[in-house]
Amino acid sequence: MTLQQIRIFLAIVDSGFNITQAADRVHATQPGLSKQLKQLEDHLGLSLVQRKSKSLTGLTPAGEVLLPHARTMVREAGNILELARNWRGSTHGALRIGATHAQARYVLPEMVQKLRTQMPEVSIDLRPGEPDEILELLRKNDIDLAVLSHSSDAWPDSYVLPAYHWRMRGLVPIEHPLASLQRAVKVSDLAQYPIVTYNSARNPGSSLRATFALEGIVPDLACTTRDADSIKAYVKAGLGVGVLSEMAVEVSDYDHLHALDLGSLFPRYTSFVILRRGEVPPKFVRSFIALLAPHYHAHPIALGLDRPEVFAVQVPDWRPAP
Amino acid sequence: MTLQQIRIFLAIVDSGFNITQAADRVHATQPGLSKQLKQLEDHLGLSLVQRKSKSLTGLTPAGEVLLPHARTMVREAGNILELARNWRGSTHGALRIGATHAQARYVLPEMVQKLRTQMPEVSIDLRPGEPDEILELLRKNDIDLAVLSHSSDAWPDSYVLPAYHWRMRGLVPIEHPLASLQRAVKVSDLAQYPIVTYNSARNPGSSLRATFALEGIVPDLACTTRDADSIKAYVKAGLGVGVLSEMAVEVSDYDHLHALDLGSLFPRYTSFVILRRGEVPPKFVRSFIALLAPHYHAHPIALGLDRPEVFAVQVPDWRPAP
DNA sequence: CGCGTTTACGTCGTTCGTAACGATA
DNA sequence: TATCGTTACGAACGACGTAAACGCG
Repeated sequence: MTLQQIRIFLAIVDSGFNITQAADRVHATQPGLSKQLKQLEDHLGLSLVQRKSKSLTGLTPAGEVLLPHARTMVREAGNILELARNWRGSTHGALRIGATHAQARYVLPEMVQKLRTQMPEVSIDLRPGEPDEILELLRKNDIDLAVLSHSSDAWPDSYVLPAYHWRMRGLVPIEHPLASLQRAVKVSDLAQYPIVTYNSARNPGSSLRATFALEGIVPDLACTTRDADSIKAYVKAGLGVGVLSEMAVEVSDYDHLHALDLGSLFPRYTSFVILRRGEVPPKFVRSFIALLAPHYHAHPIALGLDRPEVFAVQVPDWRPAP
Repeated sequence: MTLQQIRIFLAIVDSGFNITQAADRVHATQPGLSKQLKQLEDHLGLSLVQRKSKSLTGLTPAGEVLLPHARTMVREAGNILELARNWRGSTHGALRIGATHAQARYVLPEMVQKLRTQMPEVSIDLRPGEPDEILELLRKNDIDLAVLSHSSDAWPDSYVLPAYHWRMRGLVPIEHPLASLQRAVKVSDLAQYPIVTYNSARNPGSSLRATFALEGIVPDLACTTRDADSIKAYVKAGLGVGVLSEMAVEVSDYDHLHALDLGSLFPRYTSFVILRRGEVPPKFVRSFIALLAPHYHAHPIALGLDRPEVFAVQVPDWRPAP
């Protein structure tokens, strides 16, 4: 039994049992893979894949049983290589980040900039998307880490690190009555105006609806959109009061807009970094996490990841870049 | 990087950095290993072992870091082979059991007999010993499973399955006054006589001392010994009241001895089966466990062992063979 | 026929064994 | 000088690529 044979087995499984396709995935020829698979099978004394005359249709029950062990085996092989790379201090490669729009647009630029300063050889591949798309990319090993604004439902083998807490803020034109309010904003104040916020607020379980419901009010959603840039534009156009994440509020916005503290009205949210569990991340991934969530600096994200518990660290609040 | 290279690396580590010795462990020649280790090292781009001119002294820090990953890698390789063997239903091999004397002498004979009936090709290698010796054998992969009468301090990577609960019993000659006692035995009854029991009772924290201490009594240990056979002999010789595990009481003893129920006086003990965590045991090991602790019949001892929790099963009380 | 797998065959690389050398106590 | 690791060299095996055959839709 060879490590290579196991790799080939997994490549075939992951290519949907198409040996030809699996062949270029491992940069080899199709007959080679065919033969190696066969050799593995008779070494083990059983067939791993179902064969319908001359095409592979799926795993045999035995293959199903062996698959996870094969996976951790090649995963560890990868970890060994990765750790060796890290040890030598190599900082080459491409950092592939999956992130929601809010993260990619408002949070990550600062970190990306800093990382590039630290490690100029690292190229950064940023992939915005919806949380479930991003998690799927992460699962398929198409990205190195995910940055999401909510915990979402990460699958069992993900590795979830809380990065920072954040709050919702209100946004109104500077001449708006709420801008000159001398006391803390209340729900009843907001309810006077149409609301401009994220699409997710239409969701019956959204925290915005919940907050309003506490006062027995149904919010007047003037307009909802996917990204904070649009929200700002509509607020500027006078459509109503914007409700968006504090990360999205930039200094340049204060030229035309006034930000309201809604911290006491809405719950505290948390942004997360998500990794594949059990996989040693490349050095630049660890460096990136150190920038985004420095409170893990002393924690063993680096090595092993064997212990899945979320570390008992103090997660900081969001802090805008200076 | 080859699976074989990793195996060789581990063999060298496990032979105390003696390549010559490692060579026969993997049934190969010494120069071969030397070369493979070197190849692995320059493939990884770092040295794994400390070299003092021309002898190996220990691991480098990098080697230290990689070692656990190397271990799980070859462990999974072994698991794959083992699962394949199981799948083919192979029941060959030697079942190596480490057990305390009480287990080996009174409990296991029945199970061994049944296993041999089921799987005549399996040869059984029974190794009696002290709990810590046995656990060490288990750790070093010199036995397949351990059967102990107490939980003891299994090391972190052991896999502990409670097998059955048991009680202490008293043993007296048939003509002894306690034999004709018409009520339940009390500590004060026992205290009337010298006690014959296990060496462990001399231990200040022993449950026998604790039980007596509740009544403010210090037991008169007439004689302590390592195995129950000796206890019986001394009881027959009239040295005192025997206190021993119920498994040690056999029907043939009733010719000359009378057994006392001490269930309410002493705590409930538990016997355990201990395995190496993360390792798929051979089929005959699983069959053996099924005989010794049938309550695990539906539980996935067989596969993976990835989830280390002790299953929430009802552990039965000890039941003598019919 | 196109698609995909298997079989056949040749070559190159790699592993592993034997033998000799080197270094250390 | 005994012990252990490294180097040198050769043989054999095995992996992998090319080419061709085979089955199925």
